[in-house]
Amino acid sequence: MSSSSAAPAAKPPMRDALVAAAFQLFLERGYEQTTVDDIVALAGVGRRSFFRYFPSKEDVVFPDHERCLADMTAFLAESGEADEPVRRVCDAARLVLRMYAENPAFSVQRYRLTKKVPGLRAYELSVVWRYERALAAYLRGRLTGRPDGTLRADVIAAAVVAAHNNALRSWLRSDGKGDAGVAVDHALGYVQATFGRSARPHPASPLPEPVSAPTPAPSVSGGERAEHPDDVIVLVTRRDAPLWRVVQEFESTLGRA
Amino acid sequence: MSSSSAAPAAKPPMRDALVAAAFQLFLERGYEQTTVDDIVALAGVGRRSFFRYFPSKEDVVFPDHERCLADMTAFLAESGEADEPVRRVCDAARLVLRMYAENPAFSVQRYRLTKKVPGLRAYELSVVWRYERALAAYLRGRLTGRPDGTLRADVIAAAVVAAHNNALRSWLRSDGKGDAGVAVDHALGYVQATFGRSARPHPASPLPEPVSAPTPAPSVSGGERAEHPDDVIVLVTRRDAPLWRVVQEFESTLGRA
DNA sequence: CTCTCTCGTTGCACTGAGTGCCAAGATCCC
DNA sequence: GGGATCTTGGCACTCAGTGCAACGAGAGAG
Repeated sequence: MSSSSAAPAAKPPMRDALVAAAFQLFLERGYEQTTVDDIVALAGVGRRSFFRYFPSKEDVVFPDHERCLADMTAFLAESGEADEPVRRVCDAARLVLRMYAENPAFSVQRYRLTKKVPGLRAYELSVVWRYERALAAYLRGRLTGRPDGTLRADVIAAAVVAAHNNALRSWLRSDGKGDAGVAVDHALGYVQATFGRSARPHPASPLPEPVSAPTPAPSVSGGERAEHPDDVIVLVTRRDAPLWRVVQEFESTLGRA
Repeated sequence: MSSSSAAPAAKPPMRDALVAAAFQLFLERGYEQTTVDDIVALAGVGRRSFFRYFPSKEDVVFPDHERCLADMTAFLAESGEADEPVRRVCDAARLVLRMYAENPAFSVQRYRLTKKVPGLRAYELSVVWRYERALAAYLRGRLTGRPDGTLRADVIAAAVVAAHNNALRSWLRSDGKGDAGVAVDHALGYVQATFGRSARPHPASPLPEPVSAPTPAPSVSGGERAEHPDDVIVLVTRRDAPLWRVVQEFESTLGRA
């Protein structure tokens, strides 16, 4: 078998070599100042092979979004009726964060690049849009029959993406220092508090346990499943809200169908 | 002065001729099957002039978004402290709708085009993104000092855009039949009910304008700060979340600096 | 009236992304 | 060894977009 020695990876060596060469040139020369011919020359491969692995020059900057999008789609597809939809899409968003957090250095470099190059920003937008549509499609399925089903699905999906990106960008701006998971959890918590309600009928579980925190990780945890009946509901309302509204919120929060 | 006779417009005749020629060819031949040379040949002008009026081939499909974006920016800039921010951005979004509603036939044709051509969808996304950033920038200015100012600004801007687009697209899908204004008002009413609150100390003014929203306004709504000492905080976490995370959420929610 | 200065328009040549086609080499299976 | 198949590379082509310089019409000065 091929030894996992110095070379980058095993499965698609050429692809990774192209990404490495591309980023090296992009960083030292700039994106638009680098031609595809420069990349393939540095990588030592034929120009035609570049476009075999990447449909366009922009794709080489986002080499793993396609896989991540597939993961997210699968994650949403394996969701059951028991899952609370808003929580589910928030968890799906965390998949994207995890991908960024896997390679902080790479992500920060790419962020600097996309911030400067309008063409890359536009490309990133189209990628983000596909994530958002995946979330919205899932939510539409879960909210069919509800009063403003598709409207709410679209708005919630947009809110989740915006919150995720807000936290992600602030993390990237700080050069990947700090815990991205915490920031994203906070941002998604805001969205969840705004739109979410747990489907669990368990009413009484007032406060989380002290927890000796064996897991410093806020449990981003990609493919988690249904086994979280132990949520704690916290709800923000005005004190001047009529009581019936509070009760209504409360009831709908703890799991109407 | 030049008479406003039969011709489309007066100021830039060449620009309009290019738009007309482009759409004629796009509709009968398809976007990607039409080259810039085809357009300029039909319009009877030099190829170089095309790129004088439109930075790229895609721009000819959205000839008036630049102006609309400037209008929106101006509209937001002339806003005073007295305006309720969420209402203001909703009104700003209505400016975009108005532009679409001015030429229903044109808008529907363009919608069909952008729906089919991936490149145009990507371009439209970048345009929409600029609208969203304009809204978010305004909201950030209005929410500075608030607990999660920039987060809330980004999320609200995204929600407004999503709601607007939801209604707009459904109107476009129906060939421009029906009242687009009503649909958008309803969608924006949902957003306003979700995020909005009157900045006025007047407690009893649920919906000032005739937004056509007799909605009971679920107003889930995140946490306001200083001028609302009467909030009740409700927080959603997992039971297995470490306590430090809960405390952190709690503090950041009730607006520490 | 003519010269000139300017501005809008145009043609031309060039770069670079992306594609189709086919040849050359590697691999696998028999 | 002898295909069949897949990957890679090279070549030529289309088309978007840009820089440059020339051309022509209108405005103003003499």
